[in-house]
Amino acid sequence: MSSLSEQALPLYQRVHDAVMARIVSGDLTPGAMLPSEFDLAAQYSVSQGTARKALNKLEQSGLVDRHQGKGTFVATTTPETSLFHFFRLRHQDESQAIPQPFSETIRRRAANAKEAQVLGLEARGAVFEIARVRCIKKTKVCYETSVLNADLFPGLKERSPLPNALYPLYQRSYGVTIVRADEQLRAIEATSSIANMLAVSEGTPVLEVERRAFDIVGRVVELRFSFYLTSQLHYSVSLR
Amino acid sequence: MSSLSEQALPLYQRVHDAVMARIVSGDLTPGAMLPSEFDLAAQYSVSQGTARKALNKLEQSGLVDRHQGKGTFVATTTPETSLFHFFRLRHQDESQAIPQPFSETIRRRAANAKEAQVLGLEARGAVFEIARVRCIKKTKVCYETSVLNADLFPGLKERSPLPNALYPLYQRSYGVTIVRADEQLRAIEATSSIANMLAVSEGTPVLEVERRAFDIVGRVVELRFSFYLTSQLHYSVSLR
DNA sequence: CTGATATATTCTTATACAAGACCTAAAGAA
DNA sequence: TTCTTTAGGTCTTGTATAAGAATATATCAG
Repeated sequence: MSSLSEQALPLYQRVHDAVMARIVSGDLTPGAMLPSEFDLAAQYSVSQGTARKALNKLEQSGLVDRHQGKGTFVATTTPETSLFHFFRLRHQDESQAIPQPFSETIRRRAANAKEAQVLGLEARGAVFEIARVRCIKKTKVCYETSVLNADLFPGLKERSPLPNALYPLYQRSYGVTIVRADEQLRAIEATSSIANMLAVSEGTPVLEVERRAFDIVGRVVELRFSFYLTSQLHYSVSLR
Repeated sequence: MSSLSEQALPLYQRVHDAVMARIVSGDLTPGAMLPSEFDLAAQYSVSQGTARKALNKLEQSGLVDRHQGKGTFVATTTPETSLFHFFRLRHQDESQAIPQPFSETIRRRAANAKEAQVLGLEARGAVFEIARVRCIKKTKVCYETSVLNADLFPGLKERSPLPNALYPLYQRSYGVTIVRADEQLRAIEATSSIANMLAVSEGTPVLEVERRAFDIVGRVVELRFSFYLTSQLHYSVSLR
């Protein structure tokens, strides 16, 4: 019997919060099976239907996957899912464009004012900066820098070269699951440094994407700037 | 007692489908109150809990709004909601940027091959093309063209000048509710015609947004091209 | 190896009661 | 009288529970 002390909230909400806390704390890791509806009901002294409602709510928020006859499992954001969700680059036929790593540098440094504010760090807190140039069919199409709270990703620098998709790495190796990303998009002229990186002439139109990536508890864990060449590709989003 | 003939489907699913059909057909219009859980249960000879599950499912898909003590209502996509959802232009402080109409032309013409394919028309079917230039604080920031199936929007040309937000017009005057939009974004150089429209020099970087807008039954109802100047503004999206 | 069977899981349906919103009419004050 | 307040009733959705059906998987006999 666990603590469900918070009064005034509906029972199913308290069970929901309790289970969510276990997931967030890392007690239940991605892929792990949750207690069955009946077990959960017994643990928290509620009916199976109430436990069920709590689990349904977790499923709706995407935190768990449920399968009749099998059980309920902490959601594993598979590489595929993650790619499809946060890799928005597409070919003209809408098939997914997956840029391959070309160069990569990882630095540990102090956060600037904006980074500290966005990532919720104290002024000049330690961050990792990942800078990468990426290619499609030998052509450079993307330059991007990701800035992370260094405390959340110990030893990141030693893992170089990093995998193509970073979010599965965040999840598997650091227990940080990205569930949402807010982005600001602009069309800008390539600065001299960006033009150099991408081997185009200065002033070429470039799609700039400024991204804040959120984990399940709503923290911003990554601030990323991407610069795409979109003559053969486009950035695809869906509003609903 | 209505027809719930489709066998093999769960009861709540059949009720859900039946109510959805009434909404899609226009029998229940936005803002209208649905039968109560008990009435619905009686109509379809199921329990209140089953009718409830059907209504909950409709609520989850955003088709209806529910309020304890008041009732269930067909969702009204208010101008505000619509603006916040499909108007993605923001100022640097993330406050919403609402461009004001500057010029507008509406033409009725034959669809080109791409438009016919995207909108599901026969070759050279009739479409309306709405072309608009829009301003923020006297500065032109946006040129956009919307192409619509002319059959779905009779008399549209006579409604000029159109309101700033088109989707509420589609809904209120034509019963077409936009629920989703897929977009392709690119950074391009302003062509001479676009440069002229926006009063910038040819070659200026412009954010091109190609949008397909879907209604509740999944038809593409609008094909829109927008061209934004993003030196002072940005396009904001959220992936989740 | 195959097929029946047992078991554990989620899913469906139903019922009862609680809580919120709203209307109406009675009671009271100006 | 006229207006305001309040209490009650009624209609609505929300919460909690229970029992049986459907589905997946392991077990075991043949």
